[in-house]
This record gives sequence, structure tokens and C-alpha cells, in this order.
Amino acid sequence: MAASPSTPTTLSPQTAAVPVQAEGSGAPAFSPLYQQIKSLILQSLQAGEWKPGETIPSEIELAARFRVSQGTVRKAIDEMAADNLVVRRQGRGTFVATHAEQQVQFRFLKLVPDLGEPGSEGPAQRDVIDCRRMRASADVARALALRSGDAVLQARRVLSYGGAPTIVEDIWLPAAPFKGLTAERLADYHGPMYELFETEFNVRMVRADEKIRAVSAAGGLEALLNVAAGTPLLSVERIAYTYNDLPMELRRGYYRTDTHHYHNTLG
Amino acid sequence: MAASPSTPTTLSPQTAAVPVQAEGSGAPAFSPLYQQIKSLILQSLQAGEWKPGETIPSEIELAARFRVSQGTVRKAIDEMAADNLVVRRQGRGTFVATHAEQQVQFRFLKLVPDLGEPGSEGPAQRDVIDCRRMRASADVARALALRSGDAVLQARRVLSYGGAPTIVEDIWLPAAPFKGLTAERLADYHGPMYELFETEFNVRMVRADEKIRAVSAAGGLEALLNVAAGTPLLSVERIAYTYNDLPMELRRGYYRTDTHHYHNTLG
DNA sequence: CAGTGGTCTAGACCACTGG
DNA sequence: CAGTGGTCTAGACCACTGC
Repeated sequence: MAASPSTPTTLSPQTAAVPVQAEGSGAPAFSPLYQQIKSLILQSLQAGEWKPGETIPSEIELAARFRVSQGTVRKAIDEMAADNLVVRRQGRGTFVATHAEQQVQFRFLKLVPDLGEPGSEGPAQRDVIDCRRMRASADVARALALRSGDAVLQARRVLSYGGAPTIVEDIWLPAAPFKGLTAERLADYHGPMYELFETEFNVRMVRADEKIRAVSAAGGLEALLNVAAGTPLLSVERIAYTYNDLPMELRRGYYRTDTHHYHNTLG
Repeated sequence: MAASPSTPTTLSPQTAAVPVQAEGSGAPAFSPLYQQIKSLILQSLQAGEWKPGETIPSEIELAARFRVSQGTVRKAIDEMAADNLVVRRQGRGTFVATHAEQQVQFRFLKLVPDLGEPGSEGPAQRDVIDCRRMRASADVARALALRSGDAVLQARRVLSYGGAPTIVEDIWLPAAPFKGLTAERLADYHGPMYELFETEFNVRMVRADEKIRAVSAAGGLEALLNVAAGTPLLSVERIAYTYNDLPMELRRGYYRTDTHHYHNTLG
């Protein structure tokens, strides 16, 4: 059933027929068709062919474009849905995942109130304290895969729930992809920061690693969080990645855990 | 194509032909065939028809037993593999997941050394300090879905890496399922506790929820962990569940985070 | 009612493991 | 070499959405 090499009847620029298999060298590193399809779709996603919240072409269309069966496209999309890159909605289509959806926000904010449901406090109040352009220190550069001295944006903000300051976050971003981001733009945007990144800078955060420690409130944190100096705080260091495992954000958060806790599920 | 109601040619006790659909009432609550198959396999798993580490029947066998196509069985097993209930190995078969595998252990112990790879320190030294039978307090009872006053086992142990005490854990277990568990049995077992639970008590932990906070070392913890009183520690409260979302363990851990950190990935 | 994703089947063939 | 899971196809039909 190999794809017959007739003239491509579809409009795809990058492929008239999937590579099928790179035979020839010693270890061919077998890759199933649906994986190749998956990475092709991924490329279109990165290239911005379809933006967050939009639908991607139907399975039948994609099958025609790539000259494979619908079942193969289905398996590729199944995996992308499992990776939270895409959301399937029966009867409507398949949509590019976006941080504008509430459920996605909770996947990236694990601090929940001790009492009540995760979202029961209403939206956080976000106060940007500081935002400046600077040169990357050695450890910031390493985290963001930059060189020491490269330009970065740094911001500090406080998140409050029900009027109570609960989180202080220091955020570092590579300056180049976020060209034009200012303190005003940050302060005026009332909504998730990752949503802003999507709509304004075409940067979609896909995954993040967090390192969590217990530390003592000091160095001004105690004042911002309205706790006594020495109060134990949760320190959460996050590196967030876009599509190609490309780090795009370093974030150091300090969480009060007297009224909230970090929730995690092990499976 | 519906399953013909002939005599069951297979040995399955609980099903000669899958329920197909519970029509009749107002909202039939449609459930696809592969979901029904999945829950049937799940029942066999709970009943201990196949033990952790053993293979389950091949897809072809299961398809014959349930009188469905191999593809339908495959989809059921695919989901169970995604849930880490089962592990597929091409060419060999499908195996019941077990905590005896190293990779599984890291899914349930998220504290990793700041330097070096997750397993680089070698196995933890486990010292059981205490183990006693007692009556459940209100909050322990609630966590384990027992009644206040029901019998529980309580244990405290210290985990050390490279000779340095790093974790103190208080553990509560419902006494009934763990009948016969003694301090000696715990102390003499050199290996993951959840592995012991599987082999000795036929209790397999499948999932766990953790609540993480920052606290100050006090009440004897500072001595056990060899830190100054007031040192910030990570407090990790875990409830672990077996197959039916049945809570089977409450665990309160206190982690040193000066040499280690809790690692988490957000997707 | 047309279009989408979701389920189910049947069959062919491939990749991997073990005896 | 037989048996397992893994891939791919083709086609039928179902459930859901929106016009």
C-alpha cells in the first residue's frame, strides 16, 4: 500500500508523500508512519499554520494531504492530544490547545486553597512590582540556553487571593522572542501571563519542570507576603518550554503554604 | 456482527458475552465496548487473577474470551498501559505493573539529589524507628475512609542517602488489609515498601495524591534529620490508593531540601 | 442534514522475543 | 520458527455539533 508517487493532488508545501523510510545507513532507526505524521503536524504547529484556539484540518483532510489512511492520522493526533498539544471535540473538530482555557491554567498552577475547590477563590489579583531589561547572569543564561550577558527581561509580581498576598514570582524571559514586552503591557493585562505570551508573542508554553524546596522568608519576601521573617515558604523554580524543548521562561516562585498547598498527583 | 449468543467457548466465569448496552432506562449512559472490556480486565486484576509482574493473556486470547475484535481489546489495554496499570513489551506480552521495577519507584519518590542523576546515590538506607498498632484519630480515619477508632498500624522511619538522613516518614495503614505486618517484617525488608505490600499483602498502590507545604523542623524531627531547630523542611502528605480509588495508606513525609529537591513535571 | 470525531471490525504485514 | 505486540489500511456505522 505504499503511497503511489503520482502528482501531489494536495496543497501541502513540505511533503508530496511522506518520507516513508530512510533506508540505507547502518541502523535505519525505524520510525512508524504515524510518528512521521505527528512530527509533520508538529512542524505546522510551530510554524503557526494554525494558532492556539483554532481548529486544525479534519482527519480526512490530513489523511489526504499526507496520503495515508485516516486511522494513521488518528493515531498521530491521539498522541498529540495525550501530550496536551491539541484538544479533540467530537462533532466540532480538533483544536490547538491554549492557555486561555481554565483547565489548562490549573495544570500550570498547582497551588490550591486548603479549603474549597481549586478555583473557588476567583481569579488571582496580579500586581507587577518591577519589570526591567538586563543582562543574563550565568545561572539564568544556563536555564534559558542563552550566553552569559545576553539580554533578558526580568519581572517581579505578587499574586493575591481574596486580598491576601500569597505568591511572589521572579520571572526571566529571553529578550529577543519577547521584544516589545513592557511593564505597562504586563500590568495592564488581566489574565494568565501564558495567554498573553500566546496572543502577543506567538510563544506557547507546552511543558515545564519544577524544582521545589522549603526556604525561610527573607530579603523582602516577608514584607511582600505579609509574614514574619523566617516563616517557611515553598520555593518553586520553574523552567517552561515551547514546542522544541526550547526553554522560554525561568520563574522562581515563593508560595505561602499556611492557607494553600501545592497539589500533585502521582500515577 | 453483534456477538452471537451461542454457548461460551471460553473459560471466563464472569462473561459469556459482554453486556453490549444497557438499553431501557432514560439516559442509557453510553459506554463503548472497549471501556466495558477495560473494566472487565480491571476486575480480573483486582481479583488477583494475574499477579504483579506476571503476563496477562495475549490480545488474541482476550479477544476470543470477550468475543470482540483484537482491535477493541488493544484499545482497552492501551488505556490501561497509559494508566500505568499494565506494561506492554513487544514480542513478549503484556505484564501487570509492579513496584519491583525501578522506573516505577521514581514515579512515587519525587525527591532527587541536586547533583547527579535521580538514582545516582544508590538505594536508600531505610531505618524503621517505630511500628505500633493503634486506633485511628479523626483525621487519619477520614484520610483512609475508616471510622474513628478503627484499628490502624502506624510506623515511623528515616531514609538516608549516602549516610545522610534526608527523609522522615510517618505512615498509617488500615490494620485489616495488612494483618500480620510487624516492625520486624518492616525492618528486615530491604526494598521498596510498596513492593512488600504487593508480595505479602496483595495490595498494589496505583495512584497517590500529595499535598506539599513548607514547615519548620520541630518536635524531634530536627534531631532525626540532623538539622537545626527551625530549619525549613518540605512537608509531603500523601494518600495512596489501590485499584478502586480505595485509600490504603496515609503518609506524612518531612524532606530536607538543602541537598535534594522535589522534582515535578507539568504538562 | 452534512461534517466532525469516535467506535468497531477484519485482515495483512512488520518488529521483536524466546526457545 | 511460532507467538507476541505494533503498524497500517479500508470500510461500516455511531454520536455529537452546528447550520
